[in-house]
Amino acid sequence: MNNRLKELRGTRGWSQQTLAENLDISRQSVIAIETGRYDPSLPLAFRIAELFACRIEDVFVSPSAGQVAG
Amino acid sequence: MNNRLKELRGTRGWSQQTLAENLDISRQSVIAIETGRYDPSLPLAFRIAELFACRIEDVFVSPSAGQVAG
DNA sequence: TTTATATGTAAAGTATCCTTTACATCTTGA
DNA sequence: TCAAGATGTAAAGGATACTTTACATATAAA
Repeated sequence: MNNRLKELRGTRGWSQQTLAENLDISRQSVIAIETGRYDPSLPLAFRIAELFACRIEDVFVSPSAGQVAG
Repeated sequence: MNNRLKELRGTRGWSQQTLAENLDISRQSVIAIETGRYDPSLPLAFRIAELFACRIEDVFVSPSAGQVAG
């Protein structure tokens, strides 16, 4: 699932380490999510959205989003 | 994490089995999520929100939602 | 009573998420 | 050159999500 985590982190000028501390997760988890190795759990997705004061749908993009028939 | 899955399912008049088939998961997963035994993965949370044509935040309620200081 | 539908618990196994540790590369600056 | 910060890969282990199967209870209908 695509996401804008790296972009959002950039707007704050945060390193991966700083973001990890703000989310109370490891730096490896930040890397894994940013590089698309895996998706966060739902509770973590909520913490991420809350941290950046936006909706989950504004951070993560469902594979089926925006699809049209055909 | 609290959720309104059972309530939303009720508005459609669907059994757990029918919901499971619509989400392409097992009935046990539906039960586990409805009864709060565990949270869905983020991709499944997206599928649930899409099925009911609403936002993830309209189905699942973050533990920290609506909290005020004190 | 028997049958069918709906809901729930339990347990065992697989898949995914997340952590810790270690190591590699690149950039910046003393 | 050397040190430090930022980003990335890899691997092993623990935690959580999800599946399958089996069994229990309740309700409704023949």
